Amino acid sequence: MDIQSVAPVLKELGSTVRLTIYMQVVRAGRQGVPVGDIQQAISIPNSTLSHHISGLVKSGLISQRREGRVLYCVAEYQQLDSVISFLTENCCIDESRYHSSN
Amino acid sequence: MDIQSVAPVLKELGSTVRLTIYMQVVRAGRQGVPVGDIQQAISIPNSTLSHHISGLVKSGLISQRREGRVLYCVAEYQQLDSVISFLTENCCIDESRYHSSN
DNA sequence: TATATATTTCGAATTATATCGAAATATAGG
DNA sequence: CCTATATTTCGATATAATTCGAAATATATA
Repeated sequence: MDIQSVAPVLKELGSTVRLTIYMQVVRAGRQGVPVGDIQQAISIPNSTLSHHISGLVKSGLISQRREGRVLYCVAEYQQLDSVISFLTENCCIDESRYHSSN
Repeated sequence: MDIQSVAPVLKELGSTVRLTIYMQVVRAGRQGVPVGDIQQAISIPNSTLSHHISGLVKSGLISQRREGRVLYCVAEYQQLDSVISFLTENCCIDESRYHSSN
């Protein structure tokens, strides 16, 4: 991953509404959680919720699976994993250099 | 950290410009990097750069230290650390549950 | 096919971000 | 005190994000 691909993912998570949604999806595990359940949990209008969810899907953080009338949101864990790896590899302090030199 | 404090930090990093700035500051280590050096590296107008930097400061990701006419930007590593910890603790899969049940 | 449920798309209004030139502030050195 | 350097603040514009009601789509079931 590079800056160009990491930043949009961070931006998606940089909203309390979407971070809340994402966490609920993660907690649901591999079976996912229906859009309707999310709507009940955070009580915002369907259209607003749908907009946020499509952003999460577009960023690769979650995917969707339809079962009849119900759309399940499923966490794509490796996407956040990749972002976290990028951050730890590129944005974390080099402890040895930090504590020794100067 | 909770959702309300983590989201704004993620939002700050969710811009390619600011993520680039932040990475340069991190690379500079404990001495930090002058605003002017960042400006030379990414060549955007002073006023635009200043706006982005103040966002990073406000979010706690960096701090500033003045030496004469030069303002150094210094990474506040523990802020990103806290965010990463929050994400790994709250947004990562419970592997045991994922692989076993069902 | 008619009706109910689940969710998205559309369209429009509001709010927030990003951007930049110009003017202002702060500091240093002559 | 004057000039140069470093950086911010101001003010205005452009672009993007958020929000929501209403209409549309998709699926299920009677």
